[in-house]
Amino acid sequence: MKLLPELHANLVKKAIESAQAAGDLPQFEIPDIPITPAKREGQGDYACPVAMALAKVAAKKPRDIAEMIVKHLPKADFVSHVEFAGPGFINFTLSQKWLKQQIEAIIVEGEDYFSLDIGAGHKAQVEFVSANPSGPITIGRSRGGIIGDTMARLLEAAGFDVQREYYFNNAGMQMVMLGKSLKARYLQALGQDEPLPEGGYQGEYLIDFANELADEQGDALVNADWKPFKEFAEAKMFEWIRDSLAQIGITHDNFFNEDSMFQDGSIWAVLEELDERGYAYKATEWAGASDEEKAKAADREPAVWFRTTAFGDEKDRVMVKSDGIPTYTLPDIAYHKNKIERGFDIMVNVLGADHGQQYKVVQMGIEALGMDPSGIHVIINQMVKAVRQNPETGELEEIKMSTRRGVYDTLDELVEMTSPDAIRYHMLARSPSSHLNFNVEEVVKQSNDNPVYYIQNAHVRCCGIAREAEARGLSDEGADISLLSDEELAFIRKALEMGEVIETAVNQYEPHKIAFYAQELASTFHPIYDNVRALGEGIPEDVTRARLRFYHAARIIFKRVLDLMGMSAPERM
RNA sequence: GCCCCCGUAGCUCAGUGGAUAGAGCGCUGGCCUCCGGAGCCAGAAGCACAGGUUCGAGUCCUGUCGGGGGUACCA
Repeated sequence: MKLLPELHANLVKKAIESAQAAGDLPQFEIPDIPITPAKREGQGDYACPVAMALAKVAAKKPRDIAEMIVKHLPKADFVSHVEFAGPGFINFTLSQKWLKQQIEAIIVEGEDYFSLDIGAGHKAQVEFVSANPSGPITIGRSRGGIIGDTMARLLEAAGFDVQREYYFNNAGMQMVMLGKSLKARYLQALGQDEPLPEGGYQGEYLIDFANELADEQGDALVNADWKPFKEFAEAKMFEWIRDSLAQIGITHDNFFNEDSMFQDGSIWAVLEELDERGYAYKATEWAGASDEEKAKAADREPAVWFRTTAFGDEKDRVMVKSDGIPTYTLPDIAYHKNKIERGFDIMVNVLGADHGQQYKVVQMGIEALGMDPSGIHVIINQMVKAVRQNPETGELEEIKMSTRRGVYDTLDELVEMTSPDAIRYHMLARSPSSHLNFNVEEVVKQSNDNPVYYIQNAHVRCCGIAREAEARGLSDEGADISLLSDEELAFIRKALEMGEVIETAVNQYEPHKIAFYAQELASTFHPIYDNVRALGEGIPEDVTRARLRFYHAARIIFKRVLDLMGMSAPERM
């Protein structure tokens, strides 16, 4: 579909050029022309405030500038009326005839009508979730998953060729600990009095794994070290994680293992290159360390440092520890180098706030390698706090998250209590930068009255009408769309904003915008459903036919917006 | 201490520097013999504080206060 703000902006641009050529406006450089959907009745459909911004360079009053622009505005089939108003706004009204034509176009093209070509020929990658396989997916991780998956859907709608990737590390100390923890549980399952290692994983899921392992293997592994346990736990955990995510419609195209970069040596190649470029050095403490820091580091073996201070960091960072094992910094840089080399134009990285600072070091690393980091975009989502209402005080209180034995801590438990659609919507309907209070009870208890079903019900209603029409042997073929009223067209107008919403969400990496748009779209629809009956006594057949056509288009529109959010579009509720 | 995020209605949250700051929940009052009422209509209620930039600030800058996260030779 065409983006209406862009089309309007082009008209304004031509009008200014034409006014300048005619001497109605002085010469000046034409700035970017902002076009916004009108905010209220009587202000047309789209507004342009550019005249106010031009007042200075044109040395004229905003209203006079607006008048000149309107005077020189070229004709366009989608605009029926233009006026200047207020302090200097130019208000455009969409043509009714054109709007009605869009109904046919939507039905002919289907959901593809709402696709853009801004990403055509470009590859995009979204990396999200990326949890190491040491425990089940938590509510907090789900947020990043939903944001990432929705971002991917929006990029696809914008025309990008999208890959969803999951980056994981199964080689670190955490995984060793997981193996050791499972071994302890395994020995316990066999009746031995074996304590968990210090700092081990206390999650009850390891008890289940251990029982399973004991059933399968008997006591064959009593003398094994942590490795087979780690491998068993890892395989089980990944299966679990993938199942959990699949429940809410999240899948990945590629799982990228950090370890593969150790095996192919690319990590060491990056280190060498950083060294050649003068960004690495070996020392016991960083180059600008204070005396205090130096004293602390006195008895350490040297480590390899990354000179991030060259890029404005407050201190240099360790890349390779004194024991020869890299910290996460080096693999992260190597990973992003790898991404760039795979030829993505856009790489979106969804991170939780607890990892949020790390991307800066990665960016410095990419720059240090002489590569262009501008294709990398980070969405940092703030933490999720599961809350519920205290029955005594009425206050919202936090439900403590614990991977050990929290009540509401895993995605699985949440799915059990609510529904995938409810989880997706509520997680999505917040700006990523906003701290999320996820009120479990609200999503559960009030589910009959929440926006999730409000939006889906719009689709259900369209389906209901179609079903009823079919039962009565009525069809919308050959409908005379001109019989529709302003009310229906107001909805179509709102539906046409979907392209702008997708564009903005993609350009600004803010997938939550689609969730709010969907709610607005539904609230434009439901009053019409109430007022504009398609079927019923006293409604002329040609009017019925036209209205059926309208609801047909509306059904496609809601299907599309629900798809974009990864939600189901039920036909009945 | 320093860095990042947040502070908008009773609650949960929207709000690309533009016209009269929006929605959901909750609350109050109306509307159903209707294509499924999981709906519609109406009402009360708000930009943490202080400066600054701008023709115009919830939005940008500085500071203060409050909340969250980070600040490891953990990931």
